[in-house]
Amino acid sequence: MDEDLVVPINSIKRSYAIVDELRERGRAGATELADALSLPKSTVHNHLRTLATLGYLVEEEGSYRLGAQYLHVGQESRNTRTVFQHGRDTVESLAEKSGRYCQLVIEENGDAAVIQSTQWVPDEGTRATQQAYPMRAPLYTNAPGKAILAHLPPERITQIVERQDLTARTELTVTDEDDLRSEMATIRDQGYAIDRGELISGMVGVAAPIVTEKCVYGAVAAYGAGNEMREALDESLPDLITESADDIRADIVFAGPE
Amino acid sequence: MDEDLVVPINSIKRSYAIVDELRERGRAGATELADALSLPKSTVHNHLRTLATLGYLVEEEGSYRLGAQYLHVGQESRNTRTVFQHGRDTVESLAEKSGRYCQLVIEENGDAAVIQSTQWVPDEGTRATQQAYPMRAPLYTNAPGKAILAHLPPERITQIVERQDLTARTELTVTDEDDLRSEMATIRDQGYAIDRGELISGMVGVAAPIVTEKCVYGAVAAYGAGNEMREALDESLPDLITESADDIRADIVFAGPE
DNA sequence: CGCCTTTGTCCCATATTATCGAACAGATTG
DNA sequence: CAATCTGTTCGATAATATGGGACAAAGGCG
Repeated sequence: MDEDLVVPINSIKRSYAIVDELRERGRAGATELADALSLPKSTVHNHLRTLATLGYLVEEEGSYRLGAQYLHVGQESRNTRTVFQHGRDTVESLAEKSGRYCQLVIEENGDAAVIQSTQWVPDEGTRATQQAYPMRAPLYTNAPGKAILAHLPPERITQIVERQDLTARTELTVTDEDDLRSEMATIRDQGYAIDRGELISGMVGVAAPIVTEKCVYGAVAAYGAGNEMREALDESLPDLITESADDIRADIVFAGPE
Repeated sequence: MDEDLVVPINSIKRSYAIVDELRERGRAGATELADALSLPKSTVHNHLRTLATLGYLVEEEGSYRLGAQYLHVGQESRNTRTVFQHGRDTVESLAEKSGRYCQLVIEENGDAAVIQSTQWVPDEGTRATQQAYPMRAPLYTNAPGKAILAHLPPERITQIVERQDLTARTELTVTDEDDLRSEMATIRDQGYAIDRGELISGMVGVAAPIVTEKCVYGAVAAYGAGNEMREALDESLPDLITESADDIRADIVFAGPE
């Protein structure tokens, strides 16, 4: 049940703990981080200087900040993903057509990871929720995640469901395994998944999987504030999403399996 | 003169070397990486498993790939930058108005680092060069870099120029310090910098600095293929760029020093 | 103006720990 | 079915990250 939480190389784990801490604070010095992580100053200092030398951190006036290097590494790895190469433009135009905040999502280690998110901002209220929207969450907690999960091989589904214990994020999160499995059947049937605010209260969305005979490449999603989304769910929005997902799938298949 | 190339913590340097190698290959196994880096298999394997456990790498079928975590870390650190918060929309609309490939660039450790790049693609030819455009390069090798460099404090300018030895990237790269210094005077005078293909042959661009009384926040740039850019440089493009930069600066100043 | 705190940085002995070679198992290929 | 590939595991050794303490400098406060 309990995963191997033993990380082989400790310095690296420590290094990323510092990065995480630095990420929350935006900018910090060695002492501040050492206190927060209850580590010796000198150790933290060593790590900071190491990361700075490698170009991942920038130091300004004794204080340290995350550099652009992480962004560049991340963007480069994203750009090589086939689903992104074939889906990027489609997601962007989906955002324009639907007027919603749209995402391109992939599965990663049992989590749904957003690798593209559009900037379409209808109103200020949505903007706030949009910025708060997490870039990574368990598959079962959101529409694109459920859309992907529903089309994974059965053994992987059970594996993922078993490992995570279906803890609730909001009052609407699916916490019962039977409910989840029956919902996935529905998703496979109708071709799209719905999130009624199961990850973030009030954030309602629709998502369709990008799936070929071989595997699931990811999912396309459109999100919005609950009040204005509820009626959209009964109209053309689901069709729009599934069309976009189909376009991307067709584009991938046409380009060849590679 | 020679910088401290001694990296305190060796495992971390090694870890990022593996990440770099993995970045180039997109996907690779332990043996392949071990051969490329001339390291023992087991060491590389340890690093891979460590990074995978931390969520930065994903393993699929024994092979490893960079995960979306780097992207998320990078995006989050970017989103907290004031120049990005105030400049994001302006750069995007600049791309629409000008019809060019536009960038928002900051200085980082003597380099120009692109933290936003638009997706406006006039033609296929530009798309290719656009994708090849590096996200990080020495300040003196490109328009936004020179625009930033020109407005840094004098001591930092000499410090940066001294450290880098002005090696040529193309035939047009500025390699003489006096030339560079006189060009920077021109840039300060006319308010914008020009790149006639000094970093990538044929990639011509204009850039204007986002500068307040206190400091340089970065630069806005517009790039295009050489043939179609040369005439644009004599027309309204430079004005468009400087206006955008001024808009962003005004937005930052208005929001307060914070 | 000077004290006192707090910062970042440096040093070095010690023991933690990352390393690395070899061996194992599974898959793939000839 | 043998021969290579792969990824993985194990364990002893030596390398090395650690962390306590000391230093200088900057900042705050009386």
